[in-house]
Amino acid sequence: MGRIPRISSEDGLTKGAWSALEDEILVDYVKTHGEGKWSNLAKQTGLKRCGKSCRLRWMNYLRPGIKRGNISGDEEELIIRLHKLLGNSNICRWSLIAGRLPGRTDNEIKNYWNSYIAKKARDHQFPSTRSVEITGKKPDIRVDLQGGAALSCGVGPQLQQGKEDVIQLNPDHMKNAALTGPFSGAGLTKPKLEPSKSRAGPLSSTSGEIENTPTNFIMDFSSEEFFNVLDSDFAKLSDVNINELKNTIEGDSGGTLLNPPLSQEITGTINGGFGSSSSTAEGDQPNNNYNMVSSADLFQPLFLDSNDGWQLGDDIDILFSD
DNA sequence: AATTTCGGCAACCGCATAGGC
DNA sequence: AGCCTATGCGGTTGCCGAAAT
Repeated sequence: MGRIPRISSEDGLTKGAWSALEDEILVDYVKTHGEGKWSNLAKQTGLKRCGKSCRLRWMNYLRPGIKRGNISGDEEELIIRLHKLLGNSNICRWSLIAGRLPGRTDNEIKNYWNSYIAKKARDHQFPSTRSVEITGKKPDIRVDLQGGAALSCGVGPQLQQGKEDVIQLNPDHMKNAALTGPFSGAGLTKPKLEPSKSRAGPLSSTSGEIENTPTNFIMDFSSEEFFNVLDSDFAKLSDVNINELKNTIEGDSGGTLLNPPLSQEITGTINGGFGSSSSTAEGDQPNNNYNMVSSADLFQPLFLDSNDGWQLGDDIDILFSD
């Protein structure tokens, strides 16, 4: 298994599978000099490998404590849960997931996901999961709003609480909205990262099909788990003020999310429109069951236009002015 | 037995970011 | 402030062996 060893590249560096001798040289160097200075490694040892290749080999295979294969059921479950929380339609934070699995590398988890779990997801049907995807550039965070789970859903007559209606939130998409829109009182600040050119592209097709892709693989998770993530890796993903966001979700921030001002910075278009909001109706009042924030509250202010023709599974294209 | 197809996975590539100058 | 280099990360590629035909 693997690649043909010893492929010489144009610049004289070796590509392909690592030989035992190369591994030995690399291990000896790291033992002596420690990790880092990967480009110096090649110079000092005569190893015909680029620094990146050396680092990758060390991090993924030669580093002490690396586990190989036999991912347990517990580990798989954790991967799925973390992927659900840290992954999204365009990218997944494999390194963060790997950080929660001692001895596992991001590369291994990524391969495992693509080989096994994604296949399971493909083979599995999730007929009750319906996604509303917001097209945009680079996603950083995905928050699934599931009826009865972390947050309630109450957008329009078609989306009802208690159903698995999933909305994918994306701070990059909302970077303007966040300043004046529904999160304005929630401490969600403008993300530092600009949209990535390399990962540009819509999150969903415009075909109107509801995709159950591996990255849409939805499992139930409790509000407790949601807040566990807020307390941990989630915080690393953006400069969201976690405490304020939590307080807002929990209702401690009062009615800042209710009837927020309509953002004037967004040029929004909706294909299909949006159902009428019932954000201030009974049941949407703040309480300790995290039911205060309906998705209508979250998203209605993003849209400059709406109508009653919106249907589940419709694509919604939102154009933000940068 | 020979050929084709598929699955697994190591490694590469391109981009983003951090840090030094 | 701008450039350069090193490092880190995620997506993709492509080889090999196993399974299917």
